[in-house]
Amino acid sequence: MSNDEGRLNAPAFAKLQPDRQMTKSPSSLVIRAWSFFGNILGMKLIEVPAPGFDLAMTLDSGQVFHWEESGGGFVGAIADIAVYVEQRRNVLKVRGREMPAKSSRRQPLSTMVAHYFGLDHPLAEICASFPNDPIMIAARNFCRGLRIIRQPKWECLATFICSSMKQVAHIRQISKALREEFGIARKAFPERGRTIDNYVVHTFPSAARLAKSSERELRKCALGYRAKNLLATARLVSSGTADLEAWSSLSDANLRANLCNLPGVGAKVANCVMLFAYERLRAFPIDVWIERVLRQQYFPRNKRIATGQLRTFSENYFGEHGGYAQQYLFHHARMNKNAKSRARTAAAGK
DNA sequence: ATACAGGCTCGCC
DNA sequence: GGCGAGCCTGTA
Repeated sequence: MSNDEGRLNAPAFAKLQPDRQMTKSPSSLVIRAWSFFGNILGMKLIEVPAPGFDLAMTLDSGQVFHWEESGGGFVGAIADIAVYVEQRRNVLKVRGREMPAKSSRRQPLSTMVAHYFGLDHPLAEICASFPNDPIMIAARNFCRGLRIIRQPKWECLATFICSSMKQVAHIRQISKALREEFGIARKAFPERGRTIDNYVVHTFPSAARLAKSSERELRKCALGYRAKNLLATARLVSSGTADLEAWSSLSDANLRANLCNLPGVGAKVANCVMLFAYERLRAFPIDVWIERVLRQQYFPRNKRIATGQLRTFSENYFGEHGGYAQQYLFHHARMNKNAKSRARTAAAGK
């Protein structure tokens, strides 16, 4: 492994070797060099067609918390593969390592990327299934290209156990701390012009790894009272008592019930995991943002409506892709609020 | 500075 | 079986 990592320095060296055929653009020269040596090393530079996709918005919509902006793109991990991805119009440019040939999960990088980002979701059909009310229309127009991604189950579950009573910025910190403390370091291809050493991506630690840790260790990652829940759930998952993969075949109701039996998982977290890791596009997580939207926009005259009634309403009203509708409403509300608070700050500054 | 955050759990009615 | 308080900690 160390041998392999050492050889990753080769592409940097490649920049010193001019390619006679490439004279116009220095950056394309570098890309070709990256590509050439990358292929030798098992690192690929590929392009994935991605029409109807907005990478930046998707990664900033509060469904995934570990991608970091870098140059024109983002560095992160898809399962255990370190990846750099940037969007150029309708194409994703991706650098990442192919799975080892002996791996049983081996599949082309392009397939992995397309699957992870939900590029096969029929977005036009999904949006057409939303209710046609003004609030939903505004959210839909605002969130063009926002997709629900397919996250690894354990990673998603563990991250959302950590999310309770936390703002996005803090969830990111927790995710990063867990990865750096317990995950496996992987070198990632940087964007052009940076040295490779700047880019280490950490995989999300397995349930088995976290099960071996202690509540004290976990608390060092600023988990607070969530540490106990995360540890208990990690033990259930790693022991096989909770078989996350096998749960894929369960009905929505049974899957939700099983998830809610896990320590630290209530209806909100269960719905997030169903939506972001189990492809249950109907799951409708209700957090404080969505609850605010539902109350203010859909029930402005009924301030005393019970939370349970909101749940029943949202499950029926938003239809078969309610989870997508929820994500659009959520992101729209969050971005509006941020814009408003920025405007206030700017106005106050004058 | 000091509420308050993308909740869950438990104890109390 | 619904309701409220407590839990940890960083951010706005």
